[in-house]
Amino acid sequence: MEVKKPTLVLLVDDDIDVLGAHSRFLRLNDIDVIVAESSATALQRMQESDIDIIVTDLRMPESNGIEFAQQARLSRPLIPIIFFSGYAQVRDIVAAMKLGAVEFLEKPIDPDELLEVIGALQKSHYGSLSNSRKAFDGLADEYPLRMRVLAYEKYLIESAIVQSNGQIGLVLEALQVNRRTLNDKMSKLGISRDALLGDTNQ
Amino acid sequence: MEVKKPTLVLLVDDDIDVLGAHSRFLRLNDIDVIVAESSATALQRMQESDIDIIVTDLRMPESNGIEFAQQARLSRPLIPIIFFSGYAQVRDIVAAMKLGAVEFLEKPIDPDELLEVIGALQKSHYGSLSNSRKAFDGLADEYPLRMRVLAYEKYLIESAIVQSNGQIGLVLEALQVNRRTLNDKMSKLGISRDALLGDTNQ
DNA sequence: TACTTTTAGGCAATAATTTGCCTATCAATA
DNA sequence: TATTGATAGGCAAATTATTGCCTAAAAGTA
Repeated sequence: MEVKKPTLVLLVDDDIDVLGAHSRFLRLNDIDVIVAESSATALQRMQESDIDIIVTDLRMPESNGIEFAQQARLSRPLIPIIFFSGYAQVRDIVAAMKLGAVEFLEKPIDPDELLEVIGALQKSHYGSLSNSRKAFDGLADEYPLRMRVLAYEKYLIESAIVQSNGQIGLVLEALQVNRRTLNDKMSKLGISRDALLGDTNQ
Repeated sequence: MEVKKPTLVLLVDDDIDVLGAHSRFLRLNDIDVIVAESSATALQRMQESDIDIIVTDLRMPESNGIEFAQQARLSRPLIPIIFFSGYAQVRDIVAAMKLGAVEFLEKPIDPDELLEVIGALQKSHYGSLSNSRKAFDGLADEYPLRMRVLAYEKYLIESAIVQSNGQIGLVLEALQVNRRTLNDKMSKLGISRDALLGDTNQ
């Protein structure tokens, strides 16, 4: 298929060993990693680089993962965040999930599990979708409601198409939408199945 | 403001004692309660009555609370669900929250805490905006496109109302939408201006 | 090649949404 | 009390969306 920009993960933990081990593992699996040993550093890294996914420890010395996530969300409202922690309290997990965490992993992290979660995110939210995602994610407040809703709908449809690897039958099932309706929406929203799948003949 | 229909809670647990104690307590606090001792019964009750909030145990003999919630969501995609459980596994809590649970309480339930959560939900239909946000952001992949788009639209409108501090004129300007259209959408999506602003005269 | 599967557009009936116009309520105030 | 401003609902016309039925092109397969 097409050449994709690799996923860039921001890994945050105060434990250098954890950072080292997991970042090595992720890089071996073709995932770019930027590490940060504190939430302050992490926020700075977010300014410098276009992070796709945040993976952060819940418990850190200075500010905890929840506070960091809240800060991070200010600049990137919908960025996927994966939390991990050992001995987490129920209220911590609930707080993390309420913040819209994508996943909450128990420490010690199973590298394969982490990879799997990231892989699922790549498929569903990112990859070739980054443009579309930005289209609705970043669509500023001043845009009309209708436009913003349509941008989101476009993003959802594009996500489903990429996830289904272009098989429209699966998309119809996933979105539970009439085939005729989907075709009309795609045409109206300017969604091209071929372009999404990186068709080189486009 | 206007007279509201009292909140109707569906309380689900296989333990009759729990049902009795908590339903009594809630009723003492002016909250209508329908109880169900199994998920099958609960689903039936949902057909019979217009439930506002579901409060369910995570662990039950036949089907567990997650499965029940999934079933319930089929007919009421955005209904607020509060889970409770003792000795919950991290993965259970995460699964519950991913389903869009409003809250996850530990057993034994502190009645005041439950009351507080329900009170917060009464104030704003889906709880705080963050919950509404969850309703669209976290609305799992398996939900129909239509529902997910509506959830997002609801979130946008609620955000705009809160941002404008309830002044509909400002909302109309911000969303660039026809006044009549906004009113219709609010009514259809179950958005209450008063509730969003925490109107205490309800 | 012939057959099947997948995808997609044309068209029309039906359903839903949008919107302007009118009215009504409520609160604040002259 | 009368008036004004903000909010909402009823209604109906105009517009748009949905969907089933039909056809057809393209890709894959026997």
